[in-house]
Amino acid sequence: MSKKKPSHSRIPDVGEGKRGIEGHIGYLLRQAHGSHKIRMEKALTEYDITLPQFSVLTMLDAYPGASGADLARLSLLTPQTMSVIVKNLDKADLVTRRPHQEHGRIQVIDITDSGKTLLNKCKTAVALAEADLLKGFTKDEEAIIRHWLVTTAKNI
Amino acid sequence: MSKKKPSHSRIPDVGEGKRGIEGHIGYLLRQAHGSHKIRMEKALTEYDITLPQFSVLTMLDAYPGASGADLARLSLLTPQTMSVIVKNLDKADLVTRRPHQEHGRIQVIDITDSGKTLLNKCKTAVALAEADLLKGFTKDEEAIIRHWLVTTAKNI
DNA sequence: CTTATATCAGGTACACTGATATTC
DNA sequence: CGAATATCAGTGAACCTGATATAA
Repeated sequence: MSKKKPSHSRIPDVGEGKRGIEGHIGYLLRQAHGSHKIRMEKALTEYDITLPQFSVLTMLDAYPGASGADLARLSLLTPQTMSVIVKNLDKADLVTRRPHQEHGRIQVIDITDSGKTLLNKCKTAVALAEADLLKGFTKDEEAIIRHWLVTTAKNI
Repeated sequence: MSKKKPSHSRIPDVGEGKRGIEGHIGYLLRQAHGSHKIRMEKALTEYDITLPQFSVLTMLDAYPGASGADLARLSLLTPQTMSVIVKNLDKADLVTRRPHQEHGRIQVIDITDSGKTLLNKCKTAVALAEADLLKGFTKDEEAIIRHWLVTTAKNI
């Protein structure tokens, strides 16, 4: 997946320019995410699971019994979109839904055993790509990067 | 668009946990991108343009006459997907396509005048969101963040 | 009445794989 | 021939807005 650039193309690589679109921090964020997204999808192909689905399974593993609205907020998606994702996960028997005890309208969502099994396999497959993200950076630099990411994520 | 969390939710905010999914740098990258994506889309709503379309227009402004394959590589998308995006831009009279001089198969894509006009409006609308990304960070920190983003983007 | 939740309905841009045609 | 480009065809998950229903 190196997507080598042919000889007749004059388009510079990411980070080569400082005044064009490469200088835009938003563009760099978009590129970095796109690149990581591709690596993640490659790692997940054999497990027949999409990145949003993997993300939701990971969230449900960390926060069992979350509601659809919770997951939508976590994922920065609308409740309708999350409803579709959860429905697809439910269809694949990776999660279960049951009504909340006190709050009758809330659906309590949990990851199933087969969901957990699949999630662990996926986590292993994805671990390498995750580790690569911080390779070659010091702890101090990592702290700055993490701080920036969290700040950017919160700034809605 | 603050998406306030209701009282009965026990889900922590981004960056509050260090051992759960919040500790994953890949998760933080995803959240940061998702958050920025939402801000960009809000800024672009009144101009009837999607983020991929805005991205392609920006690229064509920086690299006039790029081919669909060029744009696909730049955007980390397949040529087929880029073909659809360019087709939609063409339909809206924001870009033009003409065959390449020597390479008969290549389509030379250019941004139109109305495309440039729209792009400039969008850039103004988006500038605020872009500026917010680095607010509160020093030049040294910005350099580290940029270096990390470029490294992550290139690592395919 | 207001807020939160969930879901149906409808729509579309996006993104993929696979196949085909053309050109260098 | 292979490599690069473009596009048609088909599919589908994801994403949206709007409307509806239920419940705290």
